[in-house]
Amino acid sequence: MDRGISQAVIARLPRYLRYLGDLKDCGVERISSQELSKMMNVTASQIRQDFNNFGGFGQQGYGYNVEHLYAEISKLLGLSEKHHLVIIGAGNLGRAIANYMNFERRGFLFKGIFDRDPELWGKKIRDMEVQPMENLEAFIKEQDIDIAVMTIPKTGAVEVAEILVKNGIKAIWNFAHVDLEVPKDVQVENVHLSDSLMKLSYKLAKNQSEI
Amino acid sequence: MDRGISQAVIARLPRYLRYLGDLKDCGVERISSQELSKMMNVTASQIRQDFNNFGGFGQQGYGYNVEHLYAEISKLLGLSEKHHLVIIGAGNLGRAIANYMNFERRGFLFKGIFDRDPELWGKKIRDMEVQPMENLEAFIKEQDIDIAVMTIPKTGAVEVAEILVKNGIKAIWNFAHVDLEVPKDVQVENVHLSDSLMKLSYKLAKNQSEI
DNA sequence: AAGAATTTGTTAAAATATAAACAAGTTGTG
DNA sequence: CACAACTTGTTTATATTTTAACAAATTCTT
Repeated sequence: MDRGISQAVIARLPRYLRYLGDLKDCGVERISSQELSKMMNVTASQIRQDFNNFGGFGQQGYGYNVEHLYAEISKLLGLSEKHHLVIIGAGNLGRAIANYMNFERRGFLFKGIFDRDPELWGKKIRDMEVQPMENLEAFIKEQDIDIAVMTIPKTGAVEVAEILVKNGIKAIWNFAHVDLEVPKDVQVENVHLSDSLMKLSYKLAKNQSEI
Repeated sequence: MDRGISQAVIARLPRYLRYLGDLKDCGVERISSQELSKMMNVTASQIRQDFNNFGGFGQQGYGYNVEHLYAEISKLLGLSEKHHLVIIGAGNLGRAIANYMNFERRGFLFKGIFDRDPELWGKKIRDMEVQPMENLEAFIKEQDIDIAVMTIPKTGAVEVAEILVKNGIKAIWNFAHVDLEVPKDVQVENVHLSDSLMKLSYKLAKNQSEI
């Protein structure tokens, strides 16, 4: 297992991609680490170090070709592949994500949505009927599902994760407020919204106590 | 400005709080850094260092009193204060957050929701009518709003942030996919969902290329 | 009650991440 | 074409974060 590239670097890639995309849209052809550094408010050194983890994308005296760099980072992030994803949990958050079309542009294709609540079965979300959990296992295999999005309460999340793992899911985008334990070849990315809000609350409280 | 406590430490606090809450619910009275370490899969040393940033919460030979530690971390995170929040953007995500009652339990009170789209004005979300953006400025002042949640597209986000800042908002929970520039006494916590999904995608791609 | 077993707070060491410095190559200019 | 201005990749230095180590204090056990 390549422990080579740190989490911190990976976490910065999407932001680079966003800025490069904007530059591309503005018709900018080339950019130096220094210019990018000013735009993004990070050091030019860090930018060069980060990019160099993945290969020499730039050229001395010239800088980086925006289009090329954008394409390379896209590829690194797995965005040149199509991904098939299912959403587990058809509550507000599940529906919000299902309806968030921007992911589709990046190759994340919404293939199905599931819920344990019979009231929701058959209801349409983006032309897709909410299915009972019983269908999940078969569906994953038939539809060649890549990524599972868990938008369910913490209760039951561990159990659902087990089902996902058992059926060969290799990536879980987890919005449930628990830490999932999965084999190490299964990737989990947590989005703990309440943690995020608490961080904000901390900064707010601290800031106010300093006045 | 106390730059004393690092972002990394703060980011870990909500997770500590969650585990301590679970322990409390199970009736556990005391816990040692070593036990917690095993539960949480972090080093005991880190736990002690983290807690000690804020004062001596523990006692040698005894460990930490769960209830007391829980209360202290709650206080640190600003959860002993009530917060009044408005949501800007009544799309799927805005509605999802408005409906997520768990925040209320923590003292984050949902006071109003706004949208620029006239179609949505007057529609009810959790017994609250969606208001036009024009009402925002007055509302913030009248209702003593603490925190603004921005669940709008990147277009217009910068402009809205300016309005918020101008009216004295000191904390923005930002789901718009742009970097906001605000005075440094205004706290911003970004939730860039697509960045998070890309990180997952990266790990997935990397993992598969290693097989 | 005495000694063994815990366990914290804290200091020291190791590991990691960030920033600066610079040689080597590229581009632009007169 | 030669020389100045850039700019990368990489090495070296600095800063930060994490882990280990341990003295001092507390609890448990016999």
